[in-house]
Amino acid sequence: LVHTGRRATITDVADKAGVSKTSVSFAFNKPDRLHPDTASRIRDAAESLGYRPHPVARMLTQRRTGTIGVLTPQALAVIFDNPFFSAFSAGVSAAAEESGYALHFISPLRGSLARAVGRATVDGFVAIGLSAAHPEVEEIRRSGLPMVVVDSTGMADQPTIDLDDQDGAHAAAEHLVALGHREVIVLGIEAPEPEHEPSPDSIMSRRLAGYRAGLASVGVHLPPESIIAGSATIESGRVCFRRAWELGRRPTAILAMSDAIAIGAMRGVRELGLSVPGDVSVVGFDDIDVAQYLDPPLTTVRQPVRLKGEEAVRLLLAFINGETPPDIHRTLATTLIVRGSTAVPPRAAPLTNGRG
Amino acid sequence: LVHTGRRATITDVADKAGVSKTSVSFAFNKPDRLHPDTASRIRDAAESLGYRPHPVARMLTQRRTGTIGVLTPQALAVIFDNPFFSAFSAGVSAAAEESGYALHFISPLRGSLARAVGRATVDGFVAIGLSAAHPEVEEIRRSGLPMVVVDSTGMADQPTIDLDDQDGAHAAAEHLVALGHREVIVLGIEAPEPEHEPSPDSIMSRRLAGYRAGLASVGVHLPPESIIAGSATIESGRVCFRRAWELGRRPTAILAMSDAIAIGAMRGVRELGLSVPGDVSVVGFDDIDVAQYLDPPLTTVRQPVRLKGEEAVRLLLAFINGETPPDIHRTLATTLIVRGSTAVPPRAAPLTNGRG
DNA sequence: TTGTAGGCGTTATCAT
DNA sequence: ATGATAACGCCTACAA
Repeated sequence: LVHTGRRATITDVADKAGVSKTSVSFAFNKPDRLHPDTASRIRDAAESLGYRPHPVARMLTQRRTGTIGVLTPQALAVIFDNPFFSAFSAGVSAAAEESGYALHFISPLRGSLARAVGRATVDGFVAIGLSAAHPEVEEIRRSGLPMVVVDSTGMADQPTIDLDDQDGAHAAAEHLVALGHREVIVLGIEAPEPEHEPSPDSIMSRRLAGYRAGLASVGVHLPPESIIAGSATIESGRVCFRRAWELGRRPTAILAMSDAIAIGAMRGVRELGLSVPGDVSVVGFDDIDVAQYLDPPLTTVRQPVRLKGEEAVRLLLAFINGETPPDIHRTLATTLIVRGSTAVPPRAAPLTNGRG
Repeated sequence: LVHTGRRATITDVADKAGVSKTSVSFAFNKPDRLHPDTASRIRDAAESLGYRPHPVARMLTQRRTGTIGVLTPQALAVIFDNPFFSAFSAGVSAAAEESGYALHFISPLRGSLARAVGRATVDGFVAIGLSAAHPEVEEIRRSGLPMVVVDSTGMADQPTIDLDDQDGAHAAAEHLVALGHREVIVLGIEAPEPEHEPSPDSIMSRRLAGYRAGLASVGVHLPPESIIAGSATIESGRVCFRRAWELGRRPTAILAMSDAIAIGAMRGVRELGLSVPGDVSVVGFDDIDVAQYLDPPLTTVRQPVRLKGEEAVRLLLAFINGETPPDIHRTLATTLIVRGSTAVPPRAAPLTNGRG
């Protein structure tokens, strides 16, 4: 086993074994077409040279990379902090590994997502949270590679995996009004990239529509001051609840657009000396792993995050394999999971001002 | 903009613009060396053909991929469920993106990690949790690519990022004995791949040594029945605590080797009608995001997970860039974070049998 | 069963 | 300022 500093190539092996490059290639890819003795002689030569086929050269001739790209308009460092994304990635991984594909994560490169896409050696993309209004979508789609879009809208001609956001939000709001709540605030998720015009059909707006519909059934209206948007983090949830309080809101219930936000809100509620759900009920969204282990366990709208990832990859692989699946758009259902963080409002009446 | 079905190549652009391939290449890579008019004519031709340089072909000549590989001996679907890994990935991403590198996740391909490594088009690896005893380490290292190993041991000749596990565990145990605890159990992490011989210097054994040392200072011994190992998940923590209880252990405190395990253990404690920390104190390990938001907030040993990822990538990039950093082995420190899940034991005496 | 030769799409070298 | 030509390392008709 000699290291010359230079990586051994197929030619080196061919020379050492006294055969042609073709035979070396066969020895690795189609051993059946070689005389057993020849094959083993070649393997020996390869071993002694430490030869391994160069993956890039191989990709170039085979015109296939064996990896799928996960595309995100945000920095990876940010989204890996989001348990939602981790669960999604787990689903993507499961389906990808099942089919022998590796994963390549793609985020903006020096400010440009399209540039990163151009550099990526993948057979197709799964894009998460890529808005149709993103300035680079057109350029990205021009890559010509198949792409499945998750949690996005306004891309009718593109394969998509979506969630019935409105339905889930509606169920959450209905649950609260059924318990008797009338003073409700919404802690929402603002678009990650404020410079882009928010899509009129964003996740935020779909969930908001669901909340509104659920509350409207008992005549409850949602004024702008009752809707506070921040990022989908725990800290943001805490801060947003505090902001609502400072704005004079005295809700008996909180509709949070993510579990992380809900956790932060619960924290914020306690910091004011109030209790969950005694004084304030909280409903989350997502049903992340820890939701059921919180104290009290979180009532939340479960979405099949992991399944989202799996379905996206399955759909993508169909395209990569040249198939044309009948259902290009798939919408996954939500489930309201009622746990301990919601209860009837205190004395069936809202907190009055002057208590904080 | 015409789509012929076949992807446009540099030759197509050269023909259309009436120049050589070289000039087209220059137009994209070294525009300065071209007459402005020529450059813009080439760009127009490229645009109209929808041409984009093929990343694989480019990699082949440049002998550089611009991506770093994250290597894990477990299935990605499993580790993405682990918040610890997410935090680590966030650190890796941050450092990688900072330097314009993309991320490629590599897990065993059809049972073989070495096979997956062989297919990966990366400039180097960050391996997480790769034991020196792994049957394929030798083969992996033979790839010739630089590799930084995180959370592993027995790889003296390999660059490593490690944690002072023993010290952190020691601090946790000392904290408990200082509070007066004498009946303590350990909920550990068993090797992910039971078929491989567990390293005598694994994370598990290092932390165990730390726990033992801390308890020994007051003469407390840790019998085998007081050490229950499972996977690093919430559910496993719950189950392992129950198992200890069924084995007759009546601890006043739990040393958990991960926060996930600690969360599960807290759940298990409550299921028996006991309270945390009133009846049983719990100490975790990691200090994941939600730890501080639990009720009670979790006392835990914080490790700089994110920093681990960042440091690993920085070290790796140094090697990729041909440098030879002086410090090949870096050990990061832990911090004991005392929160509400630990308190003095009930009546300063252990629970007696017969109460469960 | 094995070898020859061309192609994959780009960049690098060296001319002009 | 531009071009011709040779790598880069492998795969694969097609030929022998």
